[in-house]
Amino acid sequence: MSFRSQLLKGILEGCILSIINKEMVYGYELSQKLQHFGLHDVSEGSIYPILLRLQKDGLIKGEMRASSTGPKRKYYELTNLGEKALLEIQEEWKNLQKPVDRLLNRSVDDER
Amino acid sequence: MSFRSQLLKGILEGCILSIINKEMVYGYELSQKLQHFGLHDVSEGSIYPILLRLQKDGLIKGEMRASSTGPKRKYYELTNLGEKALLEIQEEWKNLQKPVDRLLNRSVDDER
DNA sequence: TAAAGCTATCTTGTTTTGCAAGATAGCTTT
DNA sequence: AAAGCTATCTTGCAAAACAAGATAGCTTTA
Repeated sequence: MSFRSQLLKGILEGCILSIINKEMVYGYELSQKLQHFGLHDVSEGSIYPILLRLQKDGLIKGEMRASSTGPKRKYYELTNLGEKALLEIQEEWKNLQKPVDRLLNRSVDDER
Repeated sequence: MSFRSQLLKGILEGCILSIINKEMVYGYELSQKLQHFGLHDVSEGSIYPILLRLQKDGLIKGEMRASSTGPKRKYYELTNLGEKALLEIQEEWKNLQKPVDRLLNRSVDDER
C-alpha cells in the first residue's frame, strides 16, 4: 500500500497550456520541458491525450512540420480561446494555492 | 463549454488530513472549515467518501458522539499511519508547488 | 401535534483525469 | 538489415471528485 496521493491532478493541463503559450512546442519536447521544470513522472500516456483534447476543445491548434533529424513533429500553439483559458487557470491556481498552503504548511500555532 | 479545470484534484485528501490533525472534527464541520479556509465548492459528496476511504485505509479513525443540539456526529482523528501519510503529502505539495508556480505565474522574460 | 427547517451522514451514478502498456512508424547508426 | 532513437497515438483501467438524492434525528414554529 502506498500513500502517494495524486497531487498533479487537474493542473497538468494548465502547465501544458503555459508552456505552449511561451513558444510552439511538440509533444515529445513538452515532456522534456515538464521534466526540466521539475514535473517528473509525467508520461506520454498523459501528455498526448491532453494535447488531443485541448485541440478538440479549440484551445490549441497543431501543425505538422518536418524535422531534419527524425520523424515529423506536431507543433502546437494557443488559440485566442486557449489564451483566455490559461488566464482563468492562472487565476484559479492563485486562489487555490493560498488556502492549501495555509492548510498543509502551517505550524502548530497558526490560526485554527 | 466551461474552461473550469479541476485544480483541487488530489490535494483535497491532504487538506482533510491536515484539518483532522489539528483537532477531532466531524464531516459536516469539516466542510465548513474547508470553506473558511478558502476552499469553496467542496461538496459533501466529496467529503464523506474521502472520510470513509481514509478510515478504510487506516489513516483516520472515527467515533460516534451524541450532540446536545442535533443528530449524532462522527468525530475523526488521525492514526499513526495517518500522521505519516500527512507528512508525505506535505512534502509532495512543496515539491509540486514550486514548479507549477514557475510555470503558471512566471512573467514573459522568465527562464524558458 | 404536525409541518418545516436545520443538522448530519451516506450512497449511487457519472465525468474527468491520468497512467501503464503497447502499437506504429520514420530516421540514423552500426 | 538490424538496432536504437525520435515521435505520435490508442486502448483499457483506476482514482478522484461531484451532483443528486436518500435517510434520519433534532428543533422551531405554526
